[in-house]
Amino acid sequence: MSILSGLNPEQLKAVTLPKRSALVLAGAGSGKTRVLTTRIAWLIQTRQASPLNVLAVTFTNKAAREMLARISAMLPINTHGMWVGTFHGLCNRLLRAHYREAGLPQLFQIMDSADQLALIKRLMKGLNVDDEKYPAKQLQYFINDAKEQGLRAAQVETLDDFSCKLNELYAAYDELCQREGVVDFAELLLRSHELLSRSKPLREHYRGRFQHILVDELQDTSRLQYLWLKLLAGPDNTVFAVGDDDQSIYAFRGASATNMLSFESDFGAATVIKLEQNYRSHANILDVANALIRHNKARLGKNLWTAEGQGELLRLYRAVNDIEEAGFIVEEANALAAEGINLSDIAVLYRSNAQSRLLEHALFSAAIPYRVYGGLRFFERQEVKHALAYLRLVANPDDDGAVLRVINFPLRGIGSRSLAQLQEQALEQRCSLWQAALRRVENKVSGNDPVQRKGIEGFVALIEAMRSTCSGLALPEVIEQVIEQSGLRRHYQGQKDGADRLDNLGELTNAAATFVNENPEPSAQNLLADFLAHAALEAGEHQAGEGADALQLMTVHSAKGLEFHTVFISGLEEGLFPHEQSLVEAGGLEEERRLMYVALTRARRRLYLSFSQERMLHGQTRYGIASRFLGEIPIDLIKPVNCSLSNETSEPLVGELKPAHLDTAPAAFNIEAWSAWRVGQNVLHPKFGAGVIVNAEGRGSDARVQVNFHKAGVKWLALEYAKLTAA
DNA sequence: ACTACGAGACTTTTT
DNA sequence: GTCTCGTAGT
Repeated sequence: MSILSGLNPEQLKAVTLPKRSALVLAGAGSGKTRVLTTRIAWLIQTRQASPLNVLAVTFTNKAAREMLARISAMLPINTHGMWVGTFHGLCNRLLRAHYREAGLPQLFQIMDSADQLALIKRLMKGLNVDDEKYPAKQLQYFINDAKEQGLRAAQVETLDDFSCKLNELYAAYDELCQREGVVDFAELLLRSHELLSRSKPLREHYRGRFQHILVDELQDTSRLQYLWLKLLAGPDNTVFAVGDDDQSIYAFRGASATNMLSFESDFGAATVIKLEQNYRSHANILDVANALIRHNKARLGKNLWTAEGQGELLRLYRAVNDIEEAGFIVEEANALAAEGINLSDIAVLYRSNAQSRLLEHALFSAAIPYRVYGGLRFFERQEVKHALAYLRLVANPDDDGAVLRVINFPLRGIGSRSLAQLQEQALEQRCSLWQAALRRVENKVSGNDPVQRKGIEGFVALIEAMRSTCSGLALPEVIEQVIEQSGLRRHYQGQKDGADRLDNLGELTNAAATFVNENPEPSAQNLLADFLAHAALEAGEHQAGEGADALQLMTVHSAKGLEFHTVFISGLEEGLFPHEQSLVEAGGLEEERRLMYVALTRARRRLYLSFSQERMLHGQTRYGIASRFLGEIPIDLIKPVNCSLSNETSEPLVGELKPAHLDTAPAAFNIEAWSAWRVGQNVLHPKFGAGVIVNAEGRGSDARVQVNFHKAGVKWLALEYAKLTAA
């Protein structure tokens, strides 16, 4: 049976496109992964390429694994030599192979975001930077943003004193990373981009090899990733990219959907193929999604359709408060389960994680099994991070971040004082903390308290003992040794909530054993570094109760790429979804709408939309207004469960938000208004001038609105007194 | 050196 | 409401 059978004409055309760069605009549920993997299989099967000539980039490890699995299912080939992975994973591979040319130590370590933030805080403390004026988070954002643009500190344009200072710190940060032999996520990409652009032989070697480059989720690529692709492709190789501009929901972390717009000209793509047939949902669901996304201006334009039936209407529920909303969802989920729908085929989606608590509570009380996605991942747990820090020290003791994490954990009497002394010494002698500690122990210098010296001496002796015991041991044994010798096991045995943590440490050993099995080749020394890289790059989907039949709880972001029989979209209120923060950002509202589009297109058969008039948020009760997105949905595709579609009855809203380009939309539906003022509305104030309403709460004489004034900033105003006029 | 308590934050997230 | 972080107290 041919690998091409069962493809629709557009899919077939995309899969069998001649050797030329191409862009495939693939809507939700249109079989984009299938097209991508079949294309690879087809290239290999028809001998246009060997597996070695193919490079495929995805966004998540999960997607990469799935792609490899599908290729192996189609072709009897060894996928081991193929380069299929995330941008970060592939760059890591490249840098490990050419660490010297890249100017990195052989065992360079990868920091995750938390490690990076800790390093930044440490850097700022060392330089005596006022963290009130320059928050560490902001510097982290600045650095990552610059790197995602492909810019080193020397290339960043600074317009004011503030960004000038940040940029100075960026330079100092890079220097510190280099000294410690650590690399952040964006650095992996930037470094390998620099490597390839600097070294002509390397560039030519890889260009000669990767004649077919395939890219998944192009709409989520950053500027730097795009440049990386361009550099690797050169003038002769083909790039086959798949993406959906309507599902671009990661602009906030540097993704730019404009890469989709410039792709055709930059890569000389002759063809753009649209995949618009959806194999997932019934027509009503797609019609709603199409109607909603039409309200966005910045689009390439595409309309999903299905050969399946019309299906049922979407159900809208108006709750009195958030507790009642959760109650409704629980009831309906129970009823669906009674009808024989698997709980794991039902998802409750929400905009922000904070909303899960109440739902969890309701589900727990009703004894419905559920699983929450997101949250702490396996390799991010503190006990695992501690063990990994010891491992990092076995690989490279100059890693200051690792030293600081475990120098006094488990407690060994090294307090802030002795630590400060050590840091000062390291700064003076321009060496790592480890070097400073070694010198201190060797020379027995400085007349500090003997107890403190003993602490540091103890630590140095411990790490040295570990390094010598571990040399020659297999990786899982190394981890066992580290957990034992460090005293982590003893420490957690003595804690009352330590059992779970001990389990996780055991799981870490298992993970290492699995890793060794899957990567049989390299030498023992590199295996440790490879495992640490694996731990940093793959935060780990490791979660308990994987296979159990449980209701799925997650944010809309984490639902991307998934599908369910039934989907609940909860908390459809102004300020929550669309989120209030998004309203003040350029393009924010359109991104929120794409997010809503993603949420809608997750459902195969049934879709519930719910909102609540009252909600506890940040410990305060807020009075919400139905999301504007509900007003962008055709009225005849919705069946209200308990509220009226009040087009006929309600008074026209004062200053109702309705952008001019919406005139063509089908009869939009009005929710009864709670306030004459709506979030997102432009207003004028006699004293503060022009602004936009970003939040509203209370009713009648208690009604207040929060307004972001262009000049005067954000203010809360009581509607009874403030003389606001619509603008 | 360690622990406890209070202030402030708090969208989304993969790598 | 709940978590993290920093400082003051033991």
